Amino acid sequence: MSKSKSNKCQRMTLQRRIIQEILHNTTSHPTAENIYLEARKKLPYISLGTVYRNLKVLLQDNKIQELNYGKGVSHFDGNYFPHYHFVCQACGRVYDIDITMQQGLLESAKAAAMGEITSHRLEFYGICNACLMEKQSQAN
Amino acid sequence: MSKSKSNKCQRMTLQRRIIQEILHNTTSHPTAENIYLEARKKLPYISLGTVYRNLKVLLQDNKIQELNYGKGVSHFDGNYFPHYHFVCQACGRVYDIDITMQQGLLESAKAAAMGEITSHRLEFYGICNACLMEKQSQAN
DNA sequence: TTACTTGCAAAAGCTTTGCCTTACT
DNA sequence: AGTAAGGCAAAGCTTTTGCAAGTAA
Repeated sequence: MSKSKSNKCQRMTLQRRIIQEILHNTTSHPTAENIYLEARKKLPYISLGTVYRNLKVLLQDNKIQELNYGKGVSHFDGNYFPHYHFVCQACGRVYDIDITMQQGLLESAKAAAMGEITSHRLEFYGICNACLMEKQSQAN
Repeated sequence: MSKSKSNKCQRMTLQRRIIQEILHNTTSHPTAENIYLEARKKLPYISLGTVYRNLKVLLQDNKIQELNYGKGVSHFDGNYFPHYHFVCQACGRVYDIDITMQQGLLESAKAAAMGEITSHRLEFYGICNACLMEKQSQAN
């Protein structure tokens, strides 16, 4: 019997390990491009295609999460545990937000849905403190 | 004084009116392509670029909402009133879901956020009844 | 040794944009 | 009449993919 449930990740290459490390050592929700640039510091010849391919494998293994806002780039989150986000509409940064959804809301969603719910996603949008401060200092 | 707040929409062309009508007469959350195909039934020479340009204008005027799931196409929603959605992961259809977020959750989000929240988005994912039934009938 | 992975580059898919023409107001 | 908007097609961007070579196991 296999020790893993849905492991698509069959060989641990240097590239894969580094991408995984980058994601698990940050809470900044980087894009594929961000990860690529970071990885190149250690592996100058890594290619963007490899980054995308590995992100896909890590997603299938549920080791990371993909977050997309607007139709632009996807962000990736090394924290695979369900949690919610706050997206700054000025700078695009994505912050974790530490709240839990009430069971009641989930229950009423399940009752109201036109089918079976398996997961959900909750995001908040606004302006982050860093951008608010910047705006304030510009006003002076 | 102008009668509108943020009107980017300055001329009501036939194209614009038809796109608006299509969106307001459906709850099916069509993609730009869907809208284009539908509009062509009435305006055979309308172009996809025009559809995108008008959707952008309608978005800026807050007359419609844009919904994107995964990194594929965007869906558009003629209902600009805040509400939530249920997305079928089998067929991609998007359903409205009739629930309200508890004020308490919004409050705790505002308290926990790294900035000022202006809006939020809540989606549920799963398999819709239509797809569940199809799967069931295939099993027979 | 096998076949999963990589690099590179081309292709794909959705959306935007430039340019010139059309037509709303 | 003036200029926003349309049509067409090319360009732009992010992501995917084909292929030959490399490499983990």
